[in-house]
Amino acid sequence: MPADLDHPHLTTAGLLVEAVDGLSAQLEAQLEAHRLSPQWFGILLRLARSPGQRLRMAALAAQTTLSASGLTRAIDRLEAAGLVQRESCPSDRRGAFAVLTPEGEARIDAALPVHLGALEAVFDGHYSPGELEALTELLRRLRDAVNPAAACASDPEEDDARSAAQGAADTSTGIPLSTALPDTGS
Amino acid sequence: MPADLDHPHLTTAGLLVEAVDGLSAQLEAQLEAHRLSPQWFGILLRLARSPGQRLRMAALAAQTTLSASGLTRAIDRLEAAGLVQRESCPSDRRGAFAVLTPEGEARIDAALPVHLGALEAVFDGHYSPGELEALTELLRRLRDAVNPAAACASDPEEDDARSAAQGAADTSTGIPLSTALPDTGS
DNA sequence: GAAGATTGAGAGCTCAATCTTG
DNA sequence: CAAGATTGAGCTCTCAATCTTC
Repeated sequence: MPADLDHPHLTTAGLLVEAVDGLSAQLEAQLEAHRLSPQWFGILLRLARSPGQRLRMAALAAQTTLSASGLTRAIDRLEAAGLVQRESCPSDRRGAFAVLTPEGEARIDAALPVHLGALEAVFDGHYSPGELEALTELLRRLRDAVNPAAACASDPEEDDARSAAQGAADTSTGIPLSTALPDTGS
Repeated sequence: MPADLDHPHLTTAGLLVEAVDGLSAQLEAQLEAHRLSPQWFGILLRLARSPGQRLRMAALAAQTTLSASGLTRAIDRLEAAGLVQRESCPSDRRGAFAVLTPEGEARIDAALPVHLGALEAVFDGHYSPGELEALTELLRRLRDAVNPAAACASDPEEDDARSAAQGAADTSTGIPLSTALPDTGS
């Protein structure tokens, strides 16, 4: 059998995955205190920073790496929890908005500092400013190479935890949506 | 609300996730030609490079970031497909081995070069040797910081695609298992 | 007829409970 | 009674089909 079982590229790819897994696990633990799953956190955060604190279902689906139906059900749960509300689009009656409720806003506002604190602890605690910058730059090149959908419409606006991978992404619009911010699995 | 919505750490974390997602999607597409899901690929590869081409269920579960029951069912499917076979452990009759069958070996041998080729295309195509080394080193530090379970018993032996994050890892033994090689979610 | 969103069916995963063996 | 592995219940995801609106 191929002796390539220890190929250095396998090592690099493995580290990439393990780093994301570990980081996601830590962030998830932090979020638990605020009774937010990584998925909920990701959705609420995206809504929070969108104009009118609202986003079309299709746009949100693309940004969360969820299928259209997957997002429908996720919003069902968030709506049942009172954190998000659906509103139909005036200009296109087919469309629907997911809108942050005041409760939803309160929850994300409370959780965000904790989340950022965890991120700072990891990044600032283990890298010099220069190293962090270098890592970001190297990752951006890799991302641009393998995930053009996330790259295309972007200025510096990515995000957060982890997610399920697929050819997903620009399911709907096929163009815009830069800000990815995928969820932290599970 | 916090203006931290554009904090640079969110960008770095987001790039990390998007890079993994994109890479996983590409690898998954390559594997499809060999009718192997990322999960199957990961399991077969680990078995292929283990002594006797076999691994205990618990060890395999830890390495794949799957729960014990999740792995039981995954092996059920692989066994049904004829790629893996169960064998009971002589020294501890509670234990079970998952053993690669000749068919399983043939499948992984056929798929591995393709997988490595895809990895080379991405890494060698977009980084200089020095950059790749730098990235690997930076990722290793991050992984060690956030995923000590994967780090602890390791020499250079990581791997591949993506996975589901949790506090998983050393579910069983609590110590060894270095080689992680998580799956590329689906 | 295509696009946006939802619903139904099927697959996979986790948690908790169970069975067997040390 | 702890450890290794499996089984049952429940949840969430995806794919395909459907409904409404452009």
